[in-house]
Amino acid sequence: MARIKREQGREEKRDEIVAAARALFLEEGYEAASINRLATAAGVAPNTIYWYFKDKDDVLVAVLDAEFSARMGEYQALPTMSSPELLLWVVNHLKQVSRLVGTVHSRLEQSPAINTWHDRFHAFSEQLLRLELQKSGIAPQKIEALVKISVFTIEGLLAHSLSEEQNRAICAALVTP
Amino acid sequence: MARIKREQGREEKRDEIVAAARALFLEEGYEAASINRLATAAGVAPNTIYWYFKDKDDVLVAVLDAEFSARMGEYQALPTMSSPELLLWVVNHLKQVSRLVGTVHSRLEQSPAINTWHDRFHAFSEQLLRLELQKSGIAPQKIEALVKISVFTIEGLLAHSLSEEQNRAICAALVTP
DNA sequence: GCATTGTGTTGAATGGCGTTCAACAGATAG
DNA sequence: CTATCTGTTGAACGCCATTCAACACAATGC
Repeated sequence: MARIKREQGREEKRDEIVAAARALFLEEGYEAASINRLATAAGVAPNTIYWYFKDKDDVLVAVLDAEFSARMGEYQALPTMSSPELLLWVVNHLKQVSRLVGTVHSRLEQSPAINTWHDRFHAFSEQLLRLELQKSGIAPQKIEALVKISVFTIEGLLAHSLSEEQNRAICAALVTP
Repeated sequence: MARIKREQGREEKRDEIVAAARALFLEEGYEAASINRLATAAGVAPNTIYWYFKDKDDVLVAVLDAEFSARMGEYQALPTMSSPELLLWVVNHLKQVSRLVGTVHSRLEQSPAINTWHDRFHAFSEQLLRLELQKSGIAPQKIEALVKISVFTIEGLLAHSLSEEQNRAICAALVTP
């Protein structure tokens, strides 16, 4: 029927809110960014948010999805590099959104939606890492453990920010045992 | 002077609140455990909490301090074991309070008090780990990186709960490169 | 052209949160 | 006996996420 012929499509407006949310969540953090402030930033009334999203966590999931799509593009366009370099690239890029990473982990318990997003993201990232480690010629029986260790280390590097040197040394130590 | 001669000393009552808070924080998590519920559990009015503590984070710090003292006793009474066994012991023991661990990380940004507690705890744990790795005969120039990797891995194992087998394999892979 | 329906927006209210404040009790001290 | 210090409390404050009823208006069927 195509009834939607309004001056601004539903998706566009939703995306505007997501963009405002992304900026706010990164600037001040998820908890500090209230629905009130988010609504003001997006130029709507607070309850309008709930026309487009189920709740605040649903907004976060939308931000995460958008961010994920954007970053995956950059990742695929990457030149071939050694494993430590690649790890470091991932760390440095994720660092720009480390607040989102922390938020996801802190809301795992309370929000089923965030939880499933997190599970999916981990499965995906670990598969990428597994392939990378196989290319590096790591002993196959150690790969699974090393995948987990690498993921945890990346998360640790994001949560507790260290110097660039330390990051480099740690990434190098990871894949050259 | 010794003016304090009341039926219940200040410290004892404070400890009661800390005990109630510990139980509540572990059962339902820090965010879900409201001051109202905590007060009810401790048998006082909500605002009485603020006579003994600066704010809710201050209660958390008190719980962490108490927990730390208790667990350090057990740690020192431990028989000598191999490094992987020791790591696994630490992981399994911290798992019982993993909710507190998660809470600390999620409140690092918002609470300076939690932040300094966290820094102190990390410095302490890393020193313990450093000594352990030196005993294991790890190459000295790799120790610092390995200390960080180990800490991050322990945190990862606590946050994303895996099977006992996986935990064992990962701890083994950590200290036997 | 007109009433109906679905889509979007809003002001006002709800219940809960952490926290503060002023008032009050009772034990201690001079 | 009075004054002070230590605790305790009911009531309030401002903020939060979320809900509800009312309202606008474009798209549709007649």
